[in-house]
This record gives sequence, C-alpha cells and structure tokens, in this order.
Amino acid sequence: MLALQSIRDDPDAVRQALARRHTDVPLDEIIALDGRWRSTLQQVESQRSERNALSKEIGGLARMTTDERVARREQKHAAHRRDDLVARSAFLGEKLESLESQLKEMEARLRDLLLQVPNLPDPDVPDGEGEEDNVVVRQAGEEYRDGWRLAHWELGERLGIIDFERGAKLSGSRFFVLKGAGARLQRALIQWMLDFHTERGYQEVYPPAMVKEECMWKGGWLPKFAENMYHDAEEDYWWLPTAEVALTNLHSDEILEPDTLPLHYVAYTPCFRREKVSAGRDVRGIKRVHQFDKVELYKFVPPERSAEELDKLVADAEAVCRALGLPHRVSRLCAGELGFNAAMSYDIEVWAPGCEEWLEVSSCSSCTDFQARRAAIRFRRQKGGRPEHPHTLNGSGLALPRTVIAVLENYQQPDGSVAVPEVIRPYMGGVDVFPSQ
RNA sequence: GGAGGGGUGGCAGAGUGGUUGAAUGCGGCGGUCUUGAAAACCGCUGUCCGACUUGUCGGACCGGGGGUUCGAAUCCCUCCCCCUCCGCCA
Repeated sequence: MLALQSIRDDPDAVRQALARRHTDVPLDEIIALDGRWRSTLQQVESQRSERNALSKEIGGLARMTTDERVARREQKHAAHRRDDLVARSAFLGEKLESLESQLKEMEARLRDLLLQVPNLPDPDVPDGEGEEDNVVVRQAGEEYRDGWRLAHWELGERLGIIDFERGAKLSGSRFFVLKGAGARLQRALIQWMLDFHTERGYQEVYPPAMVKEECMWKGGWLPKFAENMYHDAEEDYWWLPTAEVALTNLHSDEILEPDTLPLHYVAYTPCFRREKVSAGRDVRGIKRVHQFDKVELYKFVPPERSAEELDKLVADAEAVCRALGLPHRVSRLCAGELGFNAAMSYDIEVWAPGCEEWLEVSSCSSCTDFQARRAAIRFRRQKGGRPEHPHTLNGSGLALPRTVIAVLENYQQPDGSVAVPEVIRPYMGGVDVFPSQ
C-alpha cells in the first residue's frame, strides 16, 4: 500500500511512476475521495469535541444533584442545566451519526481503492511493457544444445523417477508423482539449500502452509491474485502461493525493537497455485504445476539498506545455481513486468538443455515499505524513537521442481544415466549416479 | 466436539455508566544525591489519524465488530483468541 501522504504531497510523481507499469490505477478517484474524507473528518471531530465537552459538564452537574453537601436550591438549578445540556448533546449526537456513517463509507471505499494500487517502480527499473524489455545483467554458463539430450518429462519417465500418469490419476493435470531417486533428489536439494542459506546467516522458519485471508491482503496477494489461489470453502484458510506470504505476516502488526533488524529468514514450504491465468501454457512436464516446493529467502531491513540487501539476496540465490553447476543468467525486470508488490526485481533463470528453455527459478524483489505498510510492520531505531516501516525483500532460493528439471537435464549422460551434482551427494546417501533403466 | 474460566499500557494488575488514555507496582529514560555505583527521592515514559502558526490543538483506540445511552473499558449481542477439564486423534 502506498502512503496516502505521498500521494497528497506529489500526485503527479505518483501518477508518472505508476504509468510506467502500463496498468490502470484509480488514482484520481483516490485523490478526490481523500479530499472529501478529510473535510468530513474535520466536521466530525469538531462535533465530537463539542460533545465531549458537554458530556464532561453533564457529568459534573449530575454529581452535584446527588451530592448531600450541595444546597437544595443549587441541586435544582444544576438539574435544570443538566437537562438542557443533555438535550443539546442529543441533538448533536443525531447530526454526528449521519456524518459518521458517511465518513465510514468513505474510509472503506478509500481503503478498497488504495489496496488496488501496486507499488511504485524504482527509478532504476528499466522502461518496458513485456518480457522482451527485461535486461540481462549477467550470465554464467552457456545456452547450449547438443542434440541428444532428452527433456525431463521423457528422461524422468525412462528413469522411473517422475510418474505423470499416476499424478493425473490422483489429482488431475498439472500434478506429478516423484519416485525413488527423483523423490530423494528433490528432498536432498531442499535440505542442502536450507543448510546452504542457514550457513549464510538466514534463520530457518517452518510456517503454516495455510493462512487467514487477512494475511493475503497484508502480503499484497489479495485482491489482485484471488483467481490464482486455493482456499477452503468452509473456513478461513488460504493455501500459500509462496512462503513469502507467511514470512511477511510473521511480523505483521508488530513494532520491532531497536537492533532486531535486519532479519533474514529462509523457509521451505509447499506452494499452491491455480494457474488459471496460464491455462494451456507449459502443460507438459513439471515446470508449471499446482503444487510445488520452494525454499524462500526473506528479509526485513532498514530502508537505507534495501538496495544493498537486494543485491546480496540475488547473490545468495545465484550462489545456489553456481554451486549446483547450472548455467544461469540474471535479468532486471522492466517496469511492466514487475509484480504487484515489487519496486525492483531480478529474475534468475537456469538453462534446461533438454527442453531447451530458460527456466525461472527465482525472482528476487524489493518491496520497499509497500508490504510493511499493508501488514503494519514497523521498527524503532532507538528506544522510544518514532516507529518506521522497514523494507521487505523476497526471493526464491530456489524453486524446486524447476531446479530438479535443470539438474536432470544438465547432468544427463549420453548413456541415459544422470550424475548427481557434487554438492548434493552427501544428501543422497552416497548415490552419485542414477543408472539408466 | 462438550463443560467452565479469561482477554485492560513493554510486563504485572485495579477499574460504582460521567474531569479515566486509564490507579498501583515492575521495567525503561532523564535528573538530584554520590569520588563512582547501588539505594533513596523527583520527573518523564503507548499507537494511529487530522488541522494549522511545526509546536501545539483536536479526535480515535481497554481482543474484533455491532447495539443501548446525552455519555461505554464498564451494560447487551456477536465473532475471534487464550487457559483448564472431558471426549477424539497423527
């Protein structure tokens, strides 16, 4: 959520920044409504102030009428005056009631509008509308093709480690079953990644996989992505589309004490997405599925450190690719490609030489104070200091099924077997190759 | 799922429907005293919103929402959460 104050201060700057996203935002309605809201608020508050003063006086008079020490005559006088004030207060109350209900309506509408506005792109984000405008900032390894490599769906089936038919039998399309060494490989990757990031200073977190609807609003996933998430029909449970939601909300409605920032978290969770928006795309293989696992990195940092921390976050995700020996590239997203919460993002893609495409395995973003404001997360620099909103950053480190794809396709041997990356072997119980069947 | 108990400031804990943003204690910050520290004493010590002379004024907040009333932390309804006991269960 943007600060209303920043829109008031410089509406044109906000308008121009949002225009770079190429989406419609109800900014004019917000500005107009805010003006009406403030003038109504002033009326309401001055009337409340008047009523409070009357109440105080009524209270004093009421006490006089029952006080034995007060003369009969004066009690009578006080009672009259009290009745008079009560009548005035009642009249005031009626006027207030209608103003207050107007005010409430405006507040609800204003909030509703404000929640639809995405974050402002950082000035350093390149212009552009689509994927083709993203800027590759560095690449390690080649986008190689050598003819004989199988795509993971074929390779996985031949090795007996990915079972699409049974996945579909259990749950339908876009579900899969991993077996034997495949299941083991994914588990090994998860465990290795958690250890990897923990050693680099992230604290491991195991959050719930279902959260309240409120968390989706606070995390910036509602209202925009309602179509893409699963939720319980009877109870207020929403399945995580990413651990990011849980991690954002870890500190919602909190004021963090001095010296608690920065906070670096790493969480492994399953993630659930409807993929309604992408219906028909990537239906083969395990690239785009309804349930997948992900190791997520998340940071809460003081605003002045977010740029530096974003670079480090990207570096940490890249380090995973490097350690696994996967060809990868990093690109800075253009303004039109930024997610709703993000002010700046880098995507990390690994090369999959079997299906011959770049796979997005991580998207690292700075959400500036946007999520923190939505979720009411604040911190103090010193004891008793003014609370401020921290910046929040998130990124995958990495998304699993796609990493599994990349490992299988990059490490397959001409004889049909698949080697296990060096760093993963200790987690595979000594297995260093999946033999061809 | 059944029965009962409870949600008040950073914590503990008061609070007959009317000068209660809220007693008191602890903690924290500042000061006096002291060579220094402790003790003692004194003062300060929440969050959000609005207005403008930017320092002050006003408003809101006692789990959430609604109601009664001239006026609600206090009364009523409803929801949520926590605790205890019983049942069930990985």
